[in-house]
Amino acid sequence: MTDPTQESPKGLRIGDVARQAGTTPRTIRYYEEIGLLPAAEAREPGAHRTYAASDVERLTSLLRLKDLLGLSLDELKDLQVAEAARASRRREWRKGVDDPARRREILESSLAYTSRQLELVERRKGEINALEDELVQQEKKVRELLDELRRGD
Amino acid sequence: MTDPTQESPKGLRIGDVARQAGTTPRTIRYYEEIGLLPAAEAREPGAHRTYAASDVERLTSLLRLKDLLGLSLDELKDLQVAEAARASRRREWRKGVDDPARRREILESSLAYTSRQLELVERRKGEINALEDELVQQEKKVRELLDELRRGD
DNA sequence: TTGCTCCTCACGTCACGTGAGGTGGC
DNA sequence: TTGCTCCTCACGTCACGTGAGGTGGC
Repeated sequence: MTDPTQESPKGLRIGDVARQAGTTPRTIRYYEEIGLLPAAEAREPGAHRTYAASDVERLTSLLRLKDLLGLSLDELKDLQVAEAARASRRREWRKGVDDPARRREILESSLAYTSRQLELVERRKGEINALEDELVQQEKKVRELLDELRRGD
Repeated sequence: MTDPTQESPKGLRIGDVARQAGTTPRTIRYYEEIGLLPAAEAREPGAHRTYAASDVERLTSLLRLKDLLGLSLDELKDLQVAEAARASRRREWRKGVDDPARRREILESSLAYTSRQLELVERRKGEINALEDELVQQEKKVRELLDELRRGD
């Protein structure tokens, strides 16, 4: 009856978040344990964890940076992906913060995080392209040898 | 006096190979242990391992596929990187194998391995580009907000 | 001969996987 | 009420890191 893809008033369950982010509940608990994801506020011991859609975005972003850039969880912490990834913060901030100096400060730190991530992405792109070039060269050489064979050497 | 970058008649030492491939001796020993790298032929127990330049190439290739494509060591085994990576084999083969059918067989399997690797590389490129797009979008949005602030909202 | 690198256990670590046994919400 | 998912230990695993104690080649 209830649609599990829809965010209920109680929020998403850990299994839903894991599925949407393409991982497992265990990973989410582990990230919470080491402080990479925030622990649900004021959860009674043994009670279920509840999440919002923004948590899915955050987790997805973390996993992509980890897998595609090969970062360790410690490096992800250093990157403070939080600021750049969490749209919810930005939305909340749009209404709440009135001091222009403070607004600017938040925006510029967000920009710094994003730039740092883009740097890493560009480096990776370069590495991947180098690998691709090498493989294409290999393929070309082998094709030439095959052509020689066909022409009877 | 002796140049360690030059391959002596005795071959390279494990530390040289590790340095050139950007890894550690422990990793090389571990790869040998699980059968990802061939054990040096007929080594007396306790004796030093010796390597050729082609082993450096092979290891470098393995590490790149692992790091850039995020493959596990089991997946690397499945890929049978050996065939595609080891130029030594191909060189050896150039002189030795006379049967055209056999030559062709070797070449085509080599081609298949390379193609499989290229497939994985293309997929990764797509993922990286998607990540890049997203980050660029984020950056653009934040810049626009900053511009608004500067113009006094 | 003196160092440096090598060797083989073997235990530690990171990032989870995988049950074991039990409680809680549709 | 019945399942399914959740909870917390806690041990296992993968891919090495890191000494411990000892031997071997420039």
